[in-house]
Order: sequence, then structure tokens, then C-alpha cells
Amino acid sequence: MSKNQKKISEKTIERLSAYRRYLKDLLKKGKDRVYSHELSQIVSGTAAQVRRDLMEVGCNGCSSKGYEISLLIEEISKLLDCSDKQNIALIGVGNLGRALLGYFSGSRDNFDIVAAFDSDPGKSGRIICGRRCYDMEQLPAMLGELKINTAILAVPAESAEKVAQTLIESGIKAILNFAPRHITTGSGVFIETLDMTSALEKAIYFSRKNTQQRKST
Amino acid sequence: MSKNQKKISEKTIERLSAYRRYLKDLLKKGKDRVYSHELSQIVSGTAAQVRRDLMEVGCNGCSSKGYEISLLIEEISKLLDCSDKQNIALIGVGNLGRALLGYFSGSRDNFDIVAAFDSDPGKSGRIICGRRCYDMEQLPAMLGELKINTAILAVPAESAEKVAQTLIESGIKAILNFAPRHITTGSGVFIETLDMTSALEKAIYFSRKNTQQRKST
DNA sequence: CTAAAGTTGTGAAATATTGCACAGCGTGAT
DNA sequence: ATCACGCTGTGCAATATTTCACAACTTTAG
Repeated sequence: MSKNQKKISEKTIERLSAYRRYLKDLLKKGKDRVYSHELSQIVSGTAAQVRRDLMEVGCNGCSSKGYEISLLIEEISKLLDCSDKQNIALIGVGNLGRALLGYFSGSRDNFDIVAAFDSDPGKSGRIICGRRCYDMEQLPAMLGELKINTAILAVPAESAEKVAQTLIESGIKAILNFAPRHITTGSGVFIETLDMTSALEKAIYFSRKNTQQRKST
Repeated sequence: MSKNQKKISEKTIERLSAYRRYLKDLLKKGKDRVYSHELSQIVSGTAAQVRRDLMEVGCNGCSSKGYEISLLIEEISKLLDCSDKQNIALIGVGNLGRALLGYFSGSRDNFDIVAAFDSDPGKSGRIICGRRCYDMEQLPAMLGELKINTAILAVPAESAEKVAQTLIESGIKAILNFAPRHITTGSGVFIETLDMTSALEKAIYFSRKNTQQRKST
């Protein structure tokens, strides 16, 4: 219905997610309005950038009173979230996978990891961190059954590409990849790789070039 | 000694780290040369970008034979690594922290997590995933003693800022932050935040805008 | 020896992203 | 009622990053 503005940049989407989380915190603390310069600190940007980001969600600011927090949360959520809670799959229940299960288990109201998959038959059928673990063979079927279109990939590097291929063929729409391997996809599947090793090596590198000051994701 | 080229972008540093990892794999498989277009696939960029990145390390390519892998690894390492292996500290030995200990424990020859810290006294003194766990009180002293200047922060959001402050005051030079909180620092401390929740929400968002195809870190 | 094919290094264009700066407006003080 | 102040929305400039495109060079084939 709403005339869809062309394209919101990935960076902006990330920041909106961070703003929302912070806004929820503020709301819990009893605040009801924020200024762009307050929000700018949590992403180390400028106030102008925040205002620009917020314009994307259909701006609600009010001169000299700032933004109304609850309204802002609502608008950001309208943009970021689907109408219904998203079901997520976790692939790979090793150390990292289990940690992620724990990490993402808090009270999220827009998504939920509903199933875990692992190639180790010993894990199949068990409940791990509150989620049922299935065998990899069941993946294609379960993705459809549970209406999952986003997956978290936490398998070893060696199997990342093969598993990703399976996911894509099973109709997944987005993958958050923790394996230190690039995933190629001709199709329209969105892949976000969090390369922890590169991130650490980058930190190590810049620990010696202590010039700049830096930001986030 | 070498006239230091002004500034290498963070993006480039990340990609160099990824190239190197891939190059090591190739070397193990017996290959001894690569072309820029082969490397470009592992970061989903263009060949030109790879060549540009490699120029930063002092380019060694050879027309129509590509780059010699072992030489490239050596040059990238010369740029990325310090002369000596870097000691890293992990702060926060919860689920995520332990997973990170495991994740980073493989055979790394340029860095090593040598100590873990946690505010829970019950963990202090124990060996977790092969690393000794210290109490937070010991942090300032141990950082100096072990010559640690990079830390991985895996504490809950609530304590992230306070702990980061302690780290900075103790002279840390870079922080890889997993807590969903922005860390502010006036000083020249490098902070890299890996916001897993934002990353997942971004993936969820783009799972519905299945237009583009995307890359990495 | 010559030509064809394929690759590197890189200037220059194209994009993407960020920051500046100011008009316009609401608020509170006088 | 008026004015000073502070904040938003945004055009525009400044950066940062990526891609294009092509000259120069190597190898291989004929």
C-alpha cells in the first residue's frame, strides 16, 4: 500500500536495529523522548546520520522535543519486522551453535529459533537449549513445515558451502553465516557472513595503529 | 623502515585476512598460484578490488601467471601480524565466551587467547577450555603481565560499558566487542563491535527483499 | 617471429555513505 | 508578544569505496 521507497541501505538497517534495541531500553527506564544526538552515540555516528536513518522509516521527529520513543519503536518495527514472528533455524549444534541458541533465546518478540539441525545423529531428537534438534536429512522438509526462511549457519568451515547449498535449494531466503567461508549464491538469497576471525585479526591490526576511533558492525 | 603508506581501509584489512585464510587452504591443497578473479569469489567482490587490496601489501602479481601463493601469504602476514604472537584476553566466560574459546583455539600462529576473566568468583582459578580463568579484579595486573593489548568482550550487555572502561584504563589497545552495546572511547582504542542481533535482524529483513545478492562482514 | 588470449596494475568514473550547514519550527523566558 | 535557543529535515559537499576500462606484459600456439 505505502509507496515503497526504493531501497534502504544495509548499514541503515543495522543501525535501525540498534536504535530500536536502545530505544526499548530507554522506554523501560521511563524516558519517553529522545534527541537524535543521543541516539547517535550508540552507533558512533552523527546526529545528522541518525535523522537521516529515521527519515527512512517515515520521520516522526518534532522540532525541539525530539522523537517520541514509543512511536519510533513502533515505526522501526513496522519496517524491520514481518507481520508474524519469524521462525529461524540453527544449523550446526557445536559449541558455537549452542552458544547462539542461548544468546538468541531471550525475550525476542519478532523472531525465534524454532529448530536446530546437526549432522551428528547423536544429537538428533534431543532437546538442546530448549530447541529440538533434527538430523540434517530432515532439513528440507522441516523448513517448509515450520515456515522457516532465515537460517543461522554455525557449521565447520569444511561443510559450510555444502550445507548452504542445501539450504538454498530448500528455499531459504537469508542466511546468517558464522563459518569462515564465503557462500556464493546466484539466486536472490541474502547472505550475511560474520567472520569472527577476520574481525579479530582486524582488531589486532588496529591495536597497533592506535590512531582512529571506531564504530560498529 | 619501509615508507608506510598512509592508511589502509578497514574493509581491506578484513579482506586481506580472508584472503590469507583461503590462500593457506589453497597451499595445503598443493596449489601454488592464484588469479585475482579466484580470490574475488571468496569475498564476493571483483577481481579489480582484489588486485587493489593486494597492491596495498606491495604487489607481487605477475602478468598472466597470477600471484604466487606462498609469497602472498608471507606479504599479507607481514602487514597484518606483529613480529611476535599476540596475546589475547577473553572477558566473560559465559556460553558465548566458552564458545569463542573453542572457536579460537585451533592452530593460530599469530595470536592466542592466553587468559579468560569473569566476574563470577566460582570460575576464577579454574581452567576452562584450556585457558586459566581469572577474577576480574586481576584484570589490570594480568593485562600488563601477559602483554595483552587486544581483548574479546563477551559479557552481558549491562556490564559491557563498565568492563570496557576498565579495559581501556588498563591500557588495552583494541576490543572485539560481542555485547550489544556501543562502547565509547575518547582515546585511540580501536573498538570493533560484532552485533549478532543486528546482523540477524538484518538477515530477516532482507529475507523478504530478495533482490540483491550480498557479501561479507 | 607474430598473433591471440589472458592477467596485472591503475587512472578515472561511478556509487555509496557520511558530514556540514542552514532554513524552519516549537518551546520557554522575558 | 517577542526573542533566543535548540532541534529536526534536508540540499549539498566531502569522503570512502567500488567498478570500469585499458595499457603493458607473459605465455602459448601456429
